[in-house]
Amino acid sequence: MTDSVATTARASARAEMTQRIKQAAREHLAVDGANLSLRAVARDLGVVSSAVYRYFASRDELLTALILDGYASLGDAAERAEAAVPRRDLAGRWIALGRGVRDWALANPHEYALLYGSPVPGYAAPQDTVGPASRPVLVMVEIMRDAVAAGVPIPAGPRLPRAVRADLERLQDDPAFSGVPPAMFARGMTAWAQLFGALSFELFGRLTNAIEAYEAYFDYQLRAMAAYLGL
Amino acid sequence: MTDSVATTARASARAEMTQRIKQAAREHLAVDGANLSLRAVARDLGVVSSAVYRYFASRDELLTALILDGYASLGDAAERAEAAVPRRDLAGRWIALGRGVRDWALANPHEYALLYGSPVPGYAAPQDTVGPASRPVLVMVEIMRDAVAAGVPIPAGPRLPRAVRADLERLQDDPAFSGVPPAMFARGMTAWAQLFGALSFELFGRLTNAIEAYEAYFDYQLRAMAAYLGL
DNA sequence: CTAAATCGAGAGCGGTGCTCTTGACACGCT
DNA sequence: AGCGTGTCAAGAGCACCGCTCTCGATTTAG
Repeated sequence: MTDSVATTARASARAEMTQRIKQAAREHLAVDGANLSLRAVARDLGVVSSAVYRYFASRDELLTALILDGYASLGDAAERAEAAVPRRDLAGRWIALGRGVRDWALANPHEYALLYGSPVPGYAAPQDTVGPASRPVLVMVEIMRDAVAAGVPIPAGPRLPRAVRADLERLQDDPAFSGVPPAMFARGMTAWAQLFGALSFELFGRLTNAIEAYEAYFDYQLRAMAAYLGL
Repeated sequence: MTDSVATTARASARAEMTQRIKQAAREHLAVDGANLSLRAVARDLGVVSSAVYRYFASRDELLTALILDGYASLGDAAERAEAAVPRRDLAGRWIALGRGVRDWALANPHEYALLYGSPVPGYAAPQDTVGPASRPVLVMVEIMRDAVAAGVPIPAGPRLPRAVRADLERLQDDPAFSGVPPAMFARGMTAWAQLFGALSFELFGRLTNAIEAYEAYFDYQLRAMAAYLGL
Protein backbone atom coordinates (compact mmCIF):
# COMPACT_ATOMS: atom_id res chain seq x y z
CA MET A 1 0.00 0.00 0.00
CA THR A 2 2.42 2.64 1.23
CA ASP A 3 4.95 2.71 -1.55
CA SER A 4 8.08 3.64 0.33
CA VAL A 5 11.31 4.72 -1.30
CA ALA A 6 12.01 1.30 -2.71
CA THR A 7 8.92 0.28 -4.60
CA THR A 8 8.49 -3.46 -4.48
CA ALA A 9 8.68 -5.39 -7.67
CA ARG A 10 5.07 -6.42 -7.20
CA ALA A 11 3.84 -2.87 -6.81
CA SER A 12 5.69 -1.60 -9.85
CA ALA A 13 4.51 -4.52 -11.92
CA ARG A 14 0.99 -3.73 -10.88
CA ALA A 15 1.34 -0.07 -11.81
CA GLU A 16 2.78 -0.98 -15.17
CA MET A 17 0.04 -3.50 -15.91
CA THR A 18 -2.58 -0.93 -14.94
CA GLN A 19 -1.09 1.48 -17.45
CA ARG A 20 -0.93 -1.19 -20.14
CA ILE A 21 -4.60 -2.01 -19.64
CA LYS A 22 -5.59 1.63 -19.87
CA GLN A 23 -3.51 2.12 -22.98
CA ALA A 24 -5.05 -0.90 -24.67
CA ALA A 25 -8.49 0.28 -23.61
CA ARG A 26 -7.78 3.71 -25.09
CA GLU A 27 -7.00 2.08 -28.41
CA HIS A 28 -10.19 0.07 -28.31
CA LEU A 29 -12.06 3.24 -27.48
CA ALA A 30 -11.44 4.32 -31.05
CA VAL A 31 -13.31 1.34 -32.44
CA ASP A 32 -15.94 0.41 -29.91
CA GLY A 33 -16.50 3.70 -28.15
CA ALA A 34 -17.74 3.57 -24.62
CA ASN A 35 -18.88 -0.03 -24.89
CA LEU A 36 -15.43 -1.46 -25.36
CA SER A 37 -14.85 -5.10 -24.63
CA LEU A 38 -12.85 -6.07 -21.59
CA ARG A 39 -12.17 -9.40 -23.18
CA ALA A 40 -10.74 -7.74 -26.24
CA VAL A 41 -8.29 -5.61 -24.29
CA ALA A 42 -7.33 -8.72 -22.32
CA ARG A 43 -6.70 -10.54 -25.60
CA ASP A 44 -4.52 -7.67 -26.79
CA LEU A 45 -2.41 -8.00 -23.69
CA GLY A 46 -2.14 -11.75 -24.08
CA VAL A 47 -3.99 -12.27 -20.86
CA VAL A 48 -7.18 -13.96 -19.88
CA SER A 49 -10.17 -11.68 -19.27
CA SER A 50 -10.56 -12.45 -15.61
CA ALA A 51 -7.02 -11.23 -14.96
CA VAL A 52 -8.09 -7.71 -15.86
CA TYR A 53 -10.49 -7.76 -12.96
CA ARG A 54 -7.50 -7.82 -10.63
CA TYR A 55 -6.85 -4.25 -11.71
CA PHE A 56 -10.30 -2.86 -12.40
CA ALA A 57 -13.29 -4.13 -10.53
CA SER A 58 -15.60 -3.61 -13.50
CA ARG A 59 -15.83 -2.20 -16.96
CA ASP A 60 -17.28 0.97 -15.47
CA GLU A 61 -14.29 1.39 -13.22
CA LEU A 62 -11.97 1.12 -16.20
CA LEU A 63 -14.11 3.67 -18.00
CA THR A 64 -13.90 5.99 -15.02
CA ALA A 65 -10.13 5.71 -15.06
CA LEU A 66 -10.09 6.60 -18.75
CA ILE A 67 -12.39 9.55 -18.11
CA LEU A 68 -10.22 10.84 -15.29
CA ASP A 69 -7.12 10.51 -17.45
CA GLY A 70 -8.95 12.30 -20.23
CA TYR A 71 -9.93 15.24 -18.08
CA ALA A 72 -6.39 15.49 -16.75
CA SER A 73 -4.97 15.36 -20.23
CA LEU A 74 -7.38 17.99 -21.53
CA GLY A 75 -6.78 20.14 -18.48
CA ASP A 76 -3.04 20.00 -19.08
CA ALA A 77 -3.45 20.88 -22.74
CA ALA A 78 -5.80 23.76 -22.00
CA GLU A 79 -3.61 25.22 -19.29
CA ARG A 80 -0.46 24.85 -21.34
CA ALA A 81 -1.95 26.50 -24.40
CA GLU A 82 -3.33 29.42 -22.45
CA ALA A 83 -0.18 29.91 -20.42
CA ALA A 84 1.86 30.52 -23.56
CA VAL A 85 0.16 33.85 -24.19
CA PRO A 86 1.15 37.08 -22.42
CA ARG A 87 -1.16 37.79 -19.50
CA ARG A 88 -2.20 41.15 -20.87
CA ASP A 89 -3.50 39.73 -24.14
CA LEU A 90 -6.91 38.67 -22.88
CA ALA A 91 -8.44 37.91 -26.26
CA GLY A 92 -5.31 36.01 -27.23
CA ARG A 93 -5.55 33.92 -24.09
CA TRP A 94 -9.17 33.02 -24.83
CA ILE A 95 -8.33 32.10 -28.40
CA ALA A 96 -5.34 30.06 -27.29
CA LEU A 97 -7.53 28.26 -24.78
CA GLY A 98 -10.09 27.46 -27.44
CA ARG A 99 -7.46 26.28 -29.88
CA GLY A 100 -5.83 24.20 -27.17
CA VAL A 101 -9.12 22.48 -26.42
CA ARG A 102 -9.74 21.85 -30.11
CA ASP A 103 -6.24 20.56 -30.76
CA TRP A 104 -6.58 18.15 -27.89
CA ALA A 105 -10.01 17.05 -29.08
CA LEU A 106 -8.75 16.45 -32.63
CA ALA A 107 -5.83 14.46 -31.27
CA ASN A 108 -8.08 12.46 -28.95
CA PRO A 109 -11.49 12.42 -30.59
CA HIS A 110 -12.74 9.33 -28.83
CA GLU A 111 -11.77 10.61 -25.44
CA TYR A 112 -13.52 13.85 -26.30
CA ALA A 113 -16.66 11.90 -27.14
CA LEU A 114 -16.32 10.07 -23.85
CA LEU A 115 -16.06 13.32 -21.91
CA TYR A 116 -18.48 15.55 -23.77
CA GLY A 117 -20.69 13.26 -25.79
CA SER A 118 -23.89 11.62 -24.71
CA PRO A 119 -23.59 10.01 -21.31
CA VAL A 120 -22.82 6.31 -21.28
CA PRO A 121 -26.17 4.53 -20.74
CA GLY A 122 -25.85 2.60 -17.51
CA TYR A 123 -22.91 4.61 -16.30
CA ALA A 124 -23.09 7.31 -13.64
CA ALA A 125 -19.98 9.44 -13.31
CA PRO A 126 -18.61 9.12 -9.80
CA GLN A 127 -18.12 12.22 -7.73
CA ASP A 128 -14.37 12.30 -8.16
CA THR A 129 -14.71 13.29 -11.79
CA VAL A 130 -16.13 16.74 -11.09
CA GLY A 131 -12.82 18.18 -9.93
CA PRO A 132 -10.74 17.25 -12.97
CA ALA A 133 -13.70 18.04 -15.20
CA SER A 134 -13.73 21.66 -14.15
CA ARG A 135 -10.08 22.35 -14.85
CA PRO A 136 -10.56 23.66 -18.41
CA VAL A 137 -13.40 25.92 -17.38
CA LEU A 138 -11.29 27.32 -14.57
CA VAL A 139 -8.82 28.53 -17.16
CA MET A 140 -11.59 30.59 -18.73
CA VAL A 141 -12.72 31.86 -15.35
CA GLU A 142 -9.20 33.10 -14.79
CA ILE A 143 -9.29 35.02 -18.05
CA MET A 144 -12.61 36.60 -17.12
CA ARG A 145 -11.35 37.48 -13.68
CA ASP A 146 -8.28 39.18 -15.15
CA ALA A 147 -10.47 41.02 -17.63
CA VAL A 148 -12.72 42.35 -14.89
CA ALA A 149 -9.73 43.27 -12.74
CA ALA A 150 -8.21 45.14 -15.67
CA GLY A 151 -11.36 47.17 -15.97
CA VAL A 152 -12.48 45.72 -19.28
CA PRO A 153 -16.10 46.79 -19.69
CA ILE A 154 -18.74 44.08 -19.98
CA PRO A 155 -20.62 44.58 -23.25
CA ALA A 156 -24.25 45.57 -23.08
CA GLY A 157 -26.73 42.83 -23.74
CA PRO A 158 -30.02 41.32 -22.73
CA ARG A 159 -31.02 41.70 -19.11
CA LEU A 160 -29.99 38.79 -16.93
CA PRO A 161 -33.06 37.00 -15.52
CA ARG A 162 -33.32 37.33 -11.77
CA ALA A 163 -33.11 33.61 -11.08
CA VAL A 164 -30.00 33.29 -13.21
CA ARG A 165 -28.41 36.25 -11.48
CA ALA A 166 -29.12 34.59 -8.14
CA ASP A 167 -27.50 31.36 -9.31
CA LEU A 168 -24.42 33.17 -10.49
CA GLU A 169 -24.15 35.24 -7.34
CA ARG A 170 -24.38 32.09 -5.27
CA LEU A 171 -21.56 30.70 -7.39
CA GLN A 172 -19.34 33.55 -6.20
CA ASP A 173 -19.13 31.94 -2.78
CA ASP A 174 -16.79 29.41 -4.30
CA PRO A 175 -13.37 31.10 -4.33
CA ALA A 176 -12.59 29.36 -7.61
CA PHE A 177 -15.39 31.31 -9.25
CA SER A 178 -15.23 34.55 -7.32
CA GLY A 179 -14.23 37.85 -8.82
CA VAL A 180 -16.38 37.45 -11.90
CA PRO A 181 -19.65 39.38 -11.82
CA PRO A 182 -22.80 37.55 -12.95
CA ALA A 183 -23.13 39.52 -16.17
CA MET A 184 -19.65 38.43 -17.20
CA PHE A 185 -20.10 34.88 -16.01
CA ALA A 186 -23.28 34.51 -18.00
CA ARG A 187 -21.46 35.57 -21.15
CA GLY A 188 -18.60 33.26 -20.37
CA MET A 189 -20.84 30.25 -20.06
CA THR A 190 -22.54 31.19 -23.30
CA ALA A 191 -19.20 31.37 -25.07
CA TRP A 192 -18.19 28.11 -23.44
CA ALA A 193 -21.29 26.39 -24.75
CA GLN A 194 -20.59 27.86 -28.18
CA LEU A 195 -17.07 26.49 -28.11
CA PHE A 196 -18.11 22.97 -27.23
CA GLY A 197 -21.10 23.11 -29.52
CA ALA A 198 -18.87 23.99 -32.44
CA LEU A 199 -16.40 21.32 -31.44
CA SER A 200 -19.08 18.67 -31.14
CA PHE A 201 -20.50 19.59 -34.52
CA GLU A 202 -17.07 19.24 -36.07
CA LEU A 203 -16.04 16.05 -34.33
CA PHE A 204 -19.38 14.31 -34.55
CA GLY A 205 -19.59 15.07 -38.25
CA ARG A 206 -22.60 17.32 -38.05
CA LEU A 207 -21.37 19.90 -40.52
CA THR A 208 -20.02 17.84 -43.34
CA ASN A 209 -21.02 19.17 -46.74
CA ALA A 210 -21.20 22.68 -45.29
CA ILE A 211 -17.79 23.82 -44.14
CA GLU A 212 -14.49 22.42 -45.27
CA ALA A 213 -12.21 25.01 -43.71
CA TYR A 214 -12.88 23.72 -40.23
CA GLU A 215 -9.90 25.31 -38.57
CA ALA A 216 -10.41 28.72 -40.12
CA TYR A 217 -14.05 28.67 -39.19
CA PHE A 218 -13.27 27.60 -35.64
CA ASP A 219 -10.82 30.46 -35.30
CA TYR A 220 -13.41 32.85 -36.64
CA GLN A 221 -15.86 31.68 -34.02
CA LEU A 222 -13.26 32.10 -31.29
CA ARG A 223 -12.69 35.68 -32.40
CA ALA A 224 -16.42 36.30 -32.52
CA MET A 225 -16.82 35.01 -28.97
CA ALA A 226 -13.82 37.08 -27.83
CA ALA A 227 -15.68 40.11 -29.08
CA TYR A 228 -18.86 38.85 -27.42
CA LEU A 229 -16.94 38.63 -24.16
CA GLY A 230 -15.59 42.13 -24.64
CA LEU A 231 -11.98 40.96 -24.59
CA MET B 1 -45.50 -3.73 -52.36
CA THR B 2 -47.98 -1.37 -53.98
CA ASP B 3 -50.56 -1.06 -51.24
CA SER B 4 -53.67 -0.42 -53.28
CA VAL B 5 -56.95 0.88 -51.92
CA ALA B 6 -57.67 -2.24 -49.94
CA THR B 7 -54.62 -2.85 -47.80
CA THR B 8 -54.15 -6.52 -47.16
CA ALA B 9 -54.43 -7.82 -43.63
CA ARG B 10 -50.81 -8.89 -43.77
CA ALA B 11 -49.56 -5.50 -44.85
CA SER B 12 -51.41 -3.64 -42.14
CA ALA B 13 -50.31 -6.16 -39.54
CA ARG B 14 -46.76 -5.65 -40.72
CA ALA B 15 -47.04 -1.88 -40.46
CA GLU B 16 -48.49 -2.16 -37.00
CA MET B 17 -45.83 -4.58 -35.82
CA THR B 18 -43.14 -2.29 -37.21
CA GLN B 19 -44.53 0.54 -35.15
CA ARG B 20 -44.76 -1.62 -32.05
CA ILE B 21 -41.13 -2.61 -32.40
CA LYS B 22 -40.05 0.99 -32.81
CA GLN B 23 -42.10 2.06 -29.82
CA ALA B 24 -40.65 -0.66 -27.61
CA ALA B 25 -37.18 0.23 -28.86
CA ARG B 26 -37.79 3.88 -27.99
CA GLU B 27 -38.61 2.88 -24.45
CA HIS B 28 -35.47 0.80 -24.18
CA LEU B 29 -33.52 3.75 -25.54
CA ALA B 30 -34.13 5.44 -22.22
CA VAL B 31 -32.35 2.70 -20.31
CA ASP B 32 -29.75 1.27 -22.63
CA GLY B 33 -29.08 4.18 -24.92
CA ALA B 34 -27.87 3.43 -28.39
CA ASN B 35 -26.81 -0.12 -27.49
CA LEU B 36 -30.28 -1.36 -26.82
CA SER B 37 -30.98 -5.06 -26.96
CA LEU B 38 -32.99 -6.48 -29.80
CA ARG B 39 -33.75 -9.49 -27.67
CA ALA B 40 -35.14 -7.28 -24.92
CA VAL B 41 -37.52 -5.46 -27.22
CA ALA B 42 -38.58 -8.82 -28.62
CA ARG B 43 -39.25 -10.04 -25.09
CA ASP B 44 -41.34 -6.95 -24.40
CA LEU B 45 -43.47 -7.74 -27.41
CA GLY B 46 -43.85 -11.38 -26.39
CA VAL B 47 -42.04 -12.49 -29.47
CA VAL B 48 -38.90 -14.43 -30.16
CA SER B 49 -35.86 -12.39 -31.12
CA SER B 50 -35.50 -13.78 -34.60
CA ALA B 51 -38.98 -12.57 -35.43
CA VAL B 52 -37.82 -8.98 -35.15
CA TYR B 53 -35.43 -9.60 -38.00
CA ARG B 54 -38.43 -9.98 -40.27
CA TYR B 55 -38.97 -6.24 -39.83
CA PHE B 56 -35.47 -4.85 -39.36
CA ALA B 57 -32.52 -6.53 -40.99
CA SER B 58 -30.21 -5.54 -38.15
CA ARG B 59 -29.94 -3.55 -34.97
CA ASP B 60 -28.39 -0.75 -36.98
CA GLU B 61 -31.38 -0.64 -39.28
CA LEU B 62 -33.69 -0.32 -36.30
CA LEU B 63 -31.49 2.45 -34.95
CA THR B 64 -31.64 4.20 -38.30
CA ALA B 65 -35.42 4.05 -38.22
CA LEU B 66 -35.43 5.58 -34.73
CA ILE B 67 -33.05 8.30 -35.88
CA LEU B 68 -35.19 9.12 -38.89
CA ASP B 69 -38.29 9.27 -36.73
CA GLY B 70 -36.41 11.48 -34.30
CA TYR B 71 -35.35 13.95 -36.94
CA ALA B 72 -38.87 14.07 -38.30
CA SER B 73 -40.31 14.62 -34.85
CA LEU B 74 -37.80 17.35 -34.05
CA GLY B 75 -38.33 18.94 -37.43
CA ASP B 76 -42.07 19.04 -36.83
CA ALA B 77 -41.63 20.56 -33.40
CA ALA B 78 -39.18 23.17 -34.62
CA GLU B 79 -41.32 24.18 -37.58
CA ARG B 80 -44.48 24.30 -35.50
CA ALA B 81 -42.91 26.43 -32.79
CA GLU B 82 -41.42 28.89 -35.23
CA ALA B 83 -44.58 29.12 -37.33
CA ALA B 84 -46.58 30.37 -34.35
CA VAL B 85 -44.76 33.69 -34.34
CA PRO B 86 -45.64 36.60 -36.67
CA ARG B 87 -43.32 36.66 -39.69
CA ARG B 88 -42.15 40.17 -38.94
CA ASP B 89 -40.89 39.34 -35.45
CA LEU B 90 -37.53 37.95 -36.49
CA ALA B 91 -36.01 37.76 -33.01
CA GLY B 92 -39.21 36.18 -31.73
CA ARG B 93 -39.06 33.55 -34.44
CA TRP B 94 -35.46 32.68 -33.54
CA ILE B 95 -36.32 32.45 -29.86
CA ALA B 96 -39.39 30.35 -30.58
CA LEU B 97 -37.28 28.05 -32.71
CA GLY B 98 -34.72 27.64 -29.95
CA ARG B 99 -37.39 27.02 -27.34
CA GLY B 100 -39.10 24.54 -29.62
CA VAL B 101 -35.89 22.59 -30.04
CA ARG B 102 -35.28 22.64 -26.30
CA ASP B 103 -38.82 21.61 -25.44
CA TRP B 104 -38.57 18.69 -27.82
CA ALA B 105 -35.17 17.72 -26.43
CA LEU B 106 -36.44 17.82 -22.85
CA ALA B 107 -39.43 15.71 -23.82
CA ASN B 108 -37.27 13.23 -25.73
CA PRO B 109 -33.84 13.37 -24.09
CA HIS B 110 -32.70 9.96 -25.29
CA GLU B 111 -33.64 10.65 -28.84
CA TYR B 112 -31.78 13.94 -28.57
CA ALA B 113 -28.71 12.07 -27.38
CA LEU B 114 -29.11 9.70 -30.29
CA LEU B 115 -29.27 12.54 -32.80
CA TYR B 116 -26.77 15.00 -31.37
CA GLY B 117 -24.64 13.03 -28.93
CA SER B 118 -21.51 11.11 -29.66
CA PRO B 119 -21.85 8.94 -32.74
CA VAL B 120 -22.74 5.32 -32.10
CA PRO B 121 -19.44 3.39 -32.30
CA GLY B 122 -19.83 0.92 -35.11
CA TYR B 123 -22.71 2.77 -36.68
CA ALA B 124 -22.45 4.92 -39.79
CA ALA B 125 -25.47 7.08 -40.52
CA PRO B 126 -26.84 6.17 -43.93
CA GLN B 127 -27.23 8.85 -46.54
CA ASP B 128 -30.99 9.14 -46.16
CA THR B 129 -30.62 10.74 -42.75
CA VAL B 130 -29.10 13.96 -44.06
CA GLY B 131 -32.35 15.26 -45.47
CA PRO B 132 -34.47 14.97 -42.33
CA ALA B 133 -31.48 16.06 -40.25
CA SER B 134 -31.34 19.41 -41.96
CA ARG B 135 -34.96 20.34 -41.41
CA PRO B 136 -34.43 22.24 -38.15
CA VAL B 137 -31.52 24.18 -39.54
CA LEU B 138 -33.58 25.12 -42.58
CA VAL B 139 -35.99 26.88 -40.25
CA MET B 140 -33.16 29.08 -39.08
CA VAL B 141 -31.99 29.67 -42.63
CA GLU B 142 -35.46 30.91 -43.42
CA ILE B 143 -35.28 33.39 -40.57
CA MET B 144 -31.93 34.65 -41.75
CA ARG B 145 -33.16 34.94 -45.30
CA ASP B 146 -36.15 36.97 -44.19
CA ALA B 147 -33.88 39.18 -42.08
CA VAL B 148 -31.60 39.89 -45.00
CA ALA B 149 -34.57 40.49 -47.29
CA ALA B 150 -36.00 42.93 -44.75
CA GLY B 151 -32.77 44.88 -44.83
CA VAL B 152 -31.70 44.01 -41.31
CA PRO B 153 -28.04 45.01 -41.10
CA ILE B 154 -25.50 42.32 -40.32
CA PRO B 155 -23.60 43.37 -37.18
CA ALA B 156 -19.92 44.16 -37.52
CA GLY B 157 -17.55 41.51 -36.36
CA PRO B 158 -14.32 39.70 -37.07
CA ARG B 159 -13.32 39.38 -40.68
CA LEU B 160 -14.47 36.15 -42.30
CA PRO B 161 -11.48 34.00 -43.34
CA ARG B 162 -11.21 33.65 -47.08
CA ALA B 163 -11.56 29.86 -47.08
CA VAL B 164 -14.68 30.07 -44.94
CA ARG B 165 -16.16 32.71 -47.20
CA ALA B 166 -15.51 30.44 -50.16
CA ASP B 167 -17.25 27.54 -48.43
CA LEU B 168 -20.27 29.64 -47.61
CA GLU B 169 -20.46 31.11 -51.08
CA ARG B 170 -20.36 27.63 -52.55
CA LEU B 171 -23.21 26.76 -50.22
CA GLN B 172 -25.32 29.41 -51.89
CA ASP B 173 -25.61 27.21 -54.97
CA ASP B 174 -28.05 25.09 -53.03
CA PRO B 175 -31.39 26.87 -53.32
CA ALA B 176 -32.23 25.81 -49.78
CA PHE B 177 -29.37 27.92 -48.51
CA SER B 178 -29.41 30.76 -51.01
CA GLY B 179 -30.31 34.31 -50.14
CA VAL B 180 -28.13 34.39 -47.04
CA PRO B 181 -24.80 36.16 -47.47
CA PRO B 182 -21.72 34.45 -46.01
CA ALA B 183 -21.30 36.97 -43.19
CA MET B 184 -24.81 36.21 -42.00
CA PHE B 185 -24.51 32.50 -42.51
CA ALA B 186 -21.33 32.37 -40.48
CA ARG B 187 -23.10 34.07 -37.60
CA GLY B 188 -26.06 31.76 -37.94
CA MET B 189 -23.92 28.66 -37.69
CA THR B 190 -22.18 30.13 -34.68
CA ALA B 191 -25.51 30.74 -32.97
CA TRP B 192 -26.64 27.26 -33.99
CA ALA B 193 -23.58 25.71 -32.37
CA GLN B 194 -24.23 27.81 -29.28
CA LEU B 195 -27.79 26.57 -29.10
CA PHE B 196 -26.88 22.92 -29.30
CA GLY B 197 -23.87 23.37 -27.08
CA ALA B 198 -26.07 24.85 -24.38
CA LEU B 199 -28.63 22.12 -24.88
CA SER B 200 -26.05 19.36 -24.68
CA PHE B 201 -24.58 20.84 -21.52
CA GLU B 202 -28.02 20.91 -19.94
CA LEU B 203 -29.16 17.48 -21.08
CA PHE B 204 -25.88 15.70 -20.53
CA GLY B 205 -25.62 17.10 -17.04
CA ARG B 206 -22.53 19.19 -17.63
CA LEU B 207 -23.67 22.22 -15.68
CA THR B 208 -25.09 20.78 -12.52
CA ASN B 209 -24.02 22.69 -9.43
CA ALA B 210 -23.73 25.87 -11.50
CA ILE B 211 -27.11 26.89 -12.85
CA GLU B 212 -30.46 25.84 -11.49
CA ALA B 213 -32.64 28.19 -13.50
CA TYR B 214 -32.04 26.24 -16.68
CA GLU B 215 -34.95 27.61 -18.62
CA ALA B 216 -34.32 31.23 -17.71
CA TYR B 217 -30.68 30.88 -18.62
CA PHE B 218 -31.51 29.20 -21.90
CA ASP B 219 -33.87 32.04 -22.77
CA TYR B 220 -31.19 34.54 -21.89
CA GLN B 221 -28.80 32.81 -24.24
CA LEU B 222 -31.37 32.82 -27.01
CA ARG B 223 -31.82 36.56 -26.58
CA ALA B 224 -28.07 37.06 -26.56
CA MET B 225 -27.75 35.12 -29.80
CA ALA B 226 -30.66 37.06 -31.32
CA ALA B 227 -28.68 40.20 -30.65
CA TYR B 228 -25.56 38.55 -32.04
CA LEU B 229 -27.49 37.79 -35.21
CA GLY B 230 -28.73 41.37 -35.40
CA LEU B 231 -32.38 40.33 -35.23
C1' DC C 1 -57.22 -24.30 -55.71
C1' DT C 2 -52.62 -24.24 -55.68
C1' DA C 3 -47.99 -22.27 -55.64
C1' DA C 4 -45.43 -18.64 -53.66
C1' DA C 5 -44.51 -15.51 -50.18
C1' DT C 6 -44.47 -14.33 -45.42
C1' DC C 7 -44.75 -15.26 -40.74
C1' DG C 8 -43.12 -16.79 -35.74
C1' DA C 9 -40.70 -20.33 -33.26
C1' DG C 10 -36.65 -22.62 -32.12
C1' DA C 11 -31.88 -24.16 -32.20
C1' DG C 12 -27.40 -22.72 -32.62
C1' DC C 13 -22.94 -19.84 -33.42
C1' DG C 14 -19.51 -16.89 -31.44
C1' DG C 15 -19.21 -13.10 -28.60
C1' DT C 16 -19.91 -10.33 -24.12
C1' DG C 17 -19.47 -8.89 -18.68
C1' DC C 18 -18.73 -10.97 -14.63
C1' DT C 19 -17.96 -14.65 -10.80
C1' DC C 20 -15.67 -18.33 -8.56
C1' DT C 21 -12.14 -21.67 -7.84
C1' DT C 22 -7.50 -23.35 -8.34
C1' DG C 23 -2.65 -23.53 -8.26
C1' DA C 24 1.68 -20.83 -8.68
C1' DC C 25 4.42 -17.16 -7.25
C1' DA C 26 6.46 -13.15 -4.65
C1' DC C 27 6.39 -10.70 -0.59
C1' DG C 28 7.45 -9.46 4.36
C1' DC C 29 8.24 -11.07 8.78
C1' DT C 30 10.50 -13.86 12.14
C1' DA D 1 16.46 -19.18 5.65
C1' DG D 2 12.04 -20.40 5.69
C1' DC D 3 7.26 -19.88 6.17
C1' DG D 4 2.58 -17.92 6.16
C1' DT D 5 0.06 -14.47 3.61
C1' DG D 6 -1.55 -12.03 -0.04
C1' DT D 7 -1.56 -11.45 -5.01
C1' DC D 8 -1.44 -13.23 -9.46
C1' DA D 9 -3.17 -15.43 -14.10
C1' DA D 10 -5.81 -19.12 -15.68
C1' DG D 11 -9.89 -21.60 -16.59
C1' DA D 12 -14.69 -23.03 -16.26
C1' DG D 13 -19.12 -21.40 -16.09
C1' DC D 14 -23.50 -18.31 -16.05
C1' DA D 15 -26.68 -15.42 -18.41
C1' DC D 16 -26.99 -12.38 -21.98
C1' DC D 17 -26.11 -10.44 -26.69
C1' DG D 18 -26.53 -9.99 -32.33
C1' DC D 19 -27.40 -12.73 -35.89
C1' DT D 20 -28.38 -16.96 -39.03
C1' DC D 21 -30.78 -20.87 -40.49
C1' DT D 22 -34.39 -24.17 -40.71
C1' DC D 23 -39.07 -25.62 -40.14
C1' DG D 24 -44.02 -25.76 -39.95
C1' DA D 25 -48.15 -22.71 -40.16
C1' DT D 26 -50.66 -19.15 -42.43
C1' DT D 27 -51.87 -15.79 -45.77
C1' DT D 28 -51.58 -14.02 -50.22
C1' DA D 29 -51.90 -13.88 -55.26
C1' DG D 30 -52.54 -16.07 -59.74
